[in-house]
Amino acid sequence: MTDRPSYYVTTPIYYVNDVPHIGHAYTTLACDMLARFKRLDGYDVMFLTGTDEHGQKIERSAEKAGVDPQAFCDKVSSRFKELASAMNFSNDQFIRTTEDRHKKAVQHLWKVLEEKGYIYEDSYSGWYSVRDEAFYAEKELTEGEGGEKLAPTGAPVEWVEEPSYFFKLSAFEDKLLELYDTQEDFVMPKSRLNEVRSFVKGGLEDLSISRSSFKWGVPVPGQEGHVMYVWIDALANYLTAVGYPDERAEAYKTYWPANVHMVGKDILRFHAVYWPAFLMAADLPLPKRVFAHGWWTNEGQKISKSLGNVIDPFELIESYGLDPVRFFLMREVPFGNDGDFSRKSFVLRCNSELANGIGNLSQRTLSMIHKNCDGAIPQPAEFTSEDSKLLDDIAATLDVVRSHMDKQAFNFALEAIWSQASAADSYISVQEPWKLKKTDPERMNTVLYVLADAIRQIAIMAQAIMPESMDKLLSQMNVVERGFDQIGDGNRIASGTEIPKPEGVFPRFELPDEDEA
RNA sequence: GGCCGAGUAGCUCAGUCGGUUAGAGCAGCGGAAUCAUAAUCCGCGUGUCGGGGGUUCAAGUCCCUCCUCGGCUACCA
Repeated sequence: MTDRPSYYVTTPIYYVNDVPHIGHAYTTLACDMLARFKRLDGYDVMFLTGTDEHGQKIERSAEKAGVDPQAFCDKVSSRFKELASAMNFSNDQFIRTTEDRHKKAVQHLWKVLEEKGYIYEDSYSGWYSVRDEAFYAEKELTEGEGGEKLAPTGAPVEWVEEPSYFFKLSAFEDKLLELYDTQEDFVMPKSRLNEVRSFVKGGLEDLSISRSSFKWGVPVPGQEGHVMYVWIDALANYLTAVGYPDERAEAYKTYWPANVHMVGKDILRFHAVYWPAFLMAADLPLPKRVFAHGWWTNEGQKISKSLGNVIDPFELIESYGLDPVRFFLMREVPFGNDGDFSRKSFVLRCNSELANGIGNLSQRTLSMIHKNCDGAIPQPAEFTSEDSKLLDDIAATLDVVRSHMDKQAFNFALEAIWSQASAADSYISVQEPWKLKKTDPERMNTVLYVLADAIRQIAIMAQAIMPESMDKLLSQMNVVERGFDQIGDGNRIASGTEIPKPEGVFPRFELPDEDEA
């Protein structure tokens, strides 16, 4: 336990029936940026991601692949770990629902819910599609050619009935509505809160939470033949990772309740309705926020496996390098909205803000220092009001960035940082250090010193989104202390530190041919 | 069908409690500069604020209506 404030951020656990794609990378990246930012800001951070490995689909996929389900999960799960490594994610843990600790946690949670009277046995029936592994309502069904019932997806359905345990979700309608009313930022963006609220207002049915038709899941305690069905299993991972059911565990006491559960908009309901209901039922504290982000389209087209236009994050990193990809994903779109990934906007964005922006700013500055100041950070004279204004504005930006980050407004956070890089470029034009070289070398030294410190602070703030590149840049300037406590006038860059001949941090990309798009 | 939201410059969007000539970034055009990855800086935006009607001294900003687009409308994650 430390006296630092704690911060717990989670991604959903990813279902191993799918290989990692841009959507997974995007969700986790958002969390990574947040986690890194909070660490730099002095927080004791817990950042969790992982994989969801149970269910009939997995059982079947494994069977098809001719391996046992665990081996199947091991393989796909490792692919997600590779993504985390390729994307330079700083997750503190990678949880898997097939781990023993998780099974124990979930079974304990189940027992608690049962003891408190929120679980009962009944039977579950409905039109079921094996192919989709989903139930459908009568009205959703269509008639096939032979008069057989078909799911909206076109898959055949059959009427099935099986014993199942239910969770009394219906008992939480009022409490949930109260939660949404009293804690308005429990679900963000706001428009999503409205959807969730109206969903709950429409009435809640109890939730089927076990299955006896397949085996690949966490066994229901004391009930031979039943395994837990999705949500209790999947959602409880957030508790498992911090030591639940040991509520006296150090990690639990430090991190629970979570600050942010980051989710795609497709699984918002489960996080914003079921999850708080489970926790209320178990008398556990509720997370502070569930944030639902949007989807990417590819060159304006909806992404789908059948269209074959899935964006492979590994491939993107291969073509453009990691940090430009990270930057683009967080910078391009107001977080929460859907966004379009196009090569053209990617190249334009990266060229204008990375290569021509912060990249060029640091290159021109460091190169002037290298050439004109004996290769070392110069000694400044007294600052003019323009010098102070530039540096003070940059320092003041940290608070602006903080407030955006606390609202998961990542694009605005980045915009705020980048506006300072642009201010530094304007400052150079006004000061014209290349002229001062002959007319007033002392003043030139001061200007270059101010610029070096401006870049130092900007780079420190930009570490959360581009850790590798900013590390390179800060290393070029021999800046060792890189936390946000270094922002401001108490910790200026040290004069006299030698700097090597600067190397560009961000390459410029070629625009794709117009006809291709 | 029901509920919710959006429609503002070529593109992406800001516009808080209605109040002076409706803003930003990108793209485009013009100029300056030459330290730098031909990067940078400065200047330039009359756009029926989706259409129509209404309230008001005053509406992008409130009300009504219509059009278009999107989201949600439960047990695949």
